[in-house]
Amino acid sequence: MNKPTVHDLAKEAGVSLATVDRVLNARPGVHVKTIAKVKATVERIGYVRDTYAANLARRRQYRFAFVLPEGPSQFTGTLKAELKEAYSSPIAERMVLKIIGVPQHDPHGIVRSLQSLKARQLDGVALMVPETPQVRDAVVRLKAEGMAIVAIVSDLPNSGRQHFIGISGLAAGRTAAQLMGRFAGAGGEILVVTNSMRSRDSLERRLGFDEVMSGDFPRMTVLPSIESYDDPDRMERVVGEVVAARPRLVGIYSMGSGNTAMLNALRRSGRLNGMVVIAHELTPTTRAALRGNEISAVIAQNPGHLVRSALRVLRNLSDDLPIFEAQERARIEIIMKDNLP
Amino acid sequence: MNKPTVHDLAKEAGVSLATVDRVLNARPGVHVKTIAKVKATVERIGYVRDTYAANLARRRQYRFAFVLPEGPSQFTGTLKAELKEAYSSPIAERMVLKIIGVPQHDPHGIVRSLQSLKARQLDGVALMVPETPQVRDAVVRLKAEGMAIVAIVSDLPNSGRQHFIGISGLAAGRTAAQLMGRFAGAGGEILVVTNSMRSRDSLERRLGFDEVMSGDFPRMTVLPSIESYDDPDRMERVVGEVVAARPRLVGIYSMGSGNTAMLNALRRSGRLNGMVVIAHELTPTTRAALRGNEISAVIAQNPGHLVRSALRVLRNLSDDLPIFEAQERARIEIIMKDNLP
DNA sequence: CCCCGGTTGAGGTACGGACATCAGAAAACT
DNA sequence: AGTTTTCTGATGTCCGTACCTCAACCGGGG
Repeated sequence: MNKPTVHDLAKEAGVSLATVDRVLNARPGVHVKTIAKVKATVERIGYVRDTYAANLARRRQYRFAFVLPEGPSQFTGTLKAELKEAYSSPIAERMVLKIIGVPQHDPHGIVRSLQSLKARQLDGVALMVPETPQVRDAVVRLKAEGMAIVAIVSDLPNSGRQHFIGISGLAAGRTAAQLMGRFAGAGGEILVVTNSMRSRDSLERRLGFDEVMSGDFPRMTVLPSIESYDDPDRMERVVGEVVAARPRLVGIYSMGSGNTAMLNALRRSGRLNGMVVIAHELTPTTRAALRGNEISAVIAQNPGHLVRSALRVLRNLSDDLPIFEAQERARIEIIMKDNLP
Repeated sequence: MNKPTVHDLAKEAGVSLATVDRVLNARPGVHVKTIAKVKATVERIGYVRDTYAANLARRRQYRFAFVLPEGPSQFTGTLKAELKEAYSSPIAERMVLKIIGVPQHDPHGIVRSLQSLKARQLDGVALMVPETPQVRDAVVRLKAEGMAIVAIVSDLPNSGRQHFIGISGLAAGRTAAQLMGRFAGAGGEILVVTNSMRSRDSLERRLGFDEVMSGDFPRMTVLPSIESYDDPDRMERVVGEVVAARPRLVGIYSMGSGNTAMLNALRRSGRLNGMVVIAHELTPTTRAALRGNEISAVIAQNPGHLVRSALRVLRNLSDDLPIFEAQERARIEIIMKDNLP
C-alpha cells in the first residue's frame, strides 16, 4: 500500500539491495539484462526515490549562483530581496546560494564573470543577463561543463539553457496594447519609452504592442520608441519635450525602468490627468503611482515566484527530476490600483 | 559552518542526546531549568529541526481532506484536477489526501459531512463551503478536536480557521468595476448577474463593484443583481429579457458561474458586439470567450496555486511551523485574451 | 543508612537511501 | 580444465531525527 522502497524494489526484482543501488545510481558492474530487469520493476511497482532521504544520506548540498545585473534598478532590488527571503525558507533546503552582480551594460564584464564560474564549485546558475553572442558562447560552455542553466526574466535562446522563467515579451507587449487601446478609447497618439531598444525584451514588447495596436485599434498612432539610455535626466527631458509637442498624446507605454523620471516629466507638464500610462513591474514607484491614479495599469511578473521557481527548477535539473511545468509558468500579471497585492 | 544538528545542540547545552530529545519533543521527565537551558541553546546556535529527517524517522503521514462542492461547476472541476496533479508531485510528499464532495446547496448535508470527520483519522482539512452558522459551528468543533483548518476560495471568518487561501471578494469586485468603467468609457447601464446573492462572495463582490462604480464612474448605472439559482435556463431567459428591455445596456458583470448560459443569451440577442463582459474564473467557457472577443476580461485566481498553497499551509500548520505568507498570498488575476496562460 | 521518585545519561533500533568493501558465483577466456 | 573477468550478494556505516529501554545519579524522608 505504502510507497515502495528500495527494499521492495530489490525483492520484486529478485536482486539484492546492492544491485538495486548500482542500477539506481548508475554505478558500473551490472549486466545489461539486470539493469533492464530492475528498471522494468521500477516502472511496474511505481518506485520513486525519496529525494529527501537520499539527500540526507549523501549529505547533498546544492550550490547555485544567481547572476544579476548591478545597479540601482528597483526591480532587481526586489528580486534580490525575494531571493534572500526564499533562502531562509524551506524551499532552499540544502542549498548554498551565491549572488553575483554583473555590470549591466558591459558584455565583456559579464562574460568575464561567467568564465570565472567553475562546474566543480557549482551545480547550477540562474542568469538574468542581456543576450549577446559572447554571453551565449559563455553559457554554452557552462552548460557543456555540466551546470544546470536557467534564464530568468530575460530569455537566452540558443544558449543551451534548460529552462526560461519569465514572461513572453511579445505577449506582455500585446497585453499592454490591449489595455492601452481599451483605456484610451477615443484615439490619439501613444508614446513608447524604454531604456534601450537594443535589448531583446524591449524589441519583443514593442513588437507585440504594435501588432495589437495596428490590428485592433486603428484610431491610435504609436510614435517611434524613445530611449533613455538609463539616464533619468535624459528620460525626463525627452518625455517632457514630446508631451509638450504633441497635444494629441493620450497614452504612454513605458517598457523599461526609469518610471520615476517619466512620471516627473508628466507631472511637470500638467498633462497627467487623462493620460493613460502603462508601465512594467511593480516597484515602489509604480505602486505609489497606481495608488495615486497616475499610472493606469502595470504589467508585471511576480518576482517572488520567479526566484522560487528558479530554485525549484535548478534543484530538479540537478537531480534529473521532471519539472512541474504548471507550477513554474510565470504569468503576465495586470495590476491596477484595486488588485494591488 | 554547517547547520547544527541535535548532536551539536547536546554538546553545546552540556546535556545528553536523550535530554535534548525529551525537550524538543516535549516529553516528560526533564527539570524546568534544563528545559530552559536547552531552549536557550537552540536560540543561541540557531538549531532548526530537519523536518524531512524527522518525518523519515517517525514515518509521518499527513492525512488531509479537501471538502469541495459537488456539481457541474467548471471551476471546481479544475480545482480537483489541479489537486490530483499536485498529489502526484513532490509537494504532496508523505501526504494522504481524501476528497470529500458535499452538496452545494444543502447546509445540513455539508454539516453531516463535516461531522463525520474524525480528528483521529485526519490532521487537517481544506474547506470550500458556503458560510452558514451551522457550518461555522461544525468547523469550530473540528478545530477544537485539533485539526488544522484552512478555508479556500471562500472565507469562513469566525470559524476558527487558521488560514484563508483565496482572494478578497471586495477587492475582486472593485477590480471588475475598474475594468468595466474604463472599458465602457461612454457610460450606460451595467447588469450584474450571479448564481445567488445569498453567498458571501457575491455580496462582497457586488459591494466592491458598487463602491468603485459610484465613486469613479458616475456616468454608469448599475442595475440590481439578477440571480440564476444555478439554473442555466433561468440564466439564459432572464439575461435575454434584460438585454432586450435595456437599449442603454453597455456591460455585464458575471460574478458567479453560469457563463455559458449568459453568453448564449447575449449571442442570441445580437448585442454581444460592443458589450463589455467581465466574468470570474478561467474555465473552458471563459477561455474560449476571451479568445473570441466575447468576454473582455476575466477576474481569476490561480486554482493550481490555491491547492498547492493549501497543501503547504496544512503541512506547516500540522508541524507548528511558520507560514511563508509572501508565497501563500493569492493574487487577483486579470486575464484578457493576450495574457491567457 | 536505606529507599524512593525525579532526573539524566548511554545506547540501541528504525526510517529510506548512498556508498564502500569483500566474498563468491557465473560467464568468458585460455 | 584452469584462470580471468564480469557480475552479484552480503554486510556495514552514515545522514539527522524519533523513540525506547535500562542504568545511574541525586536529594530528601523515614
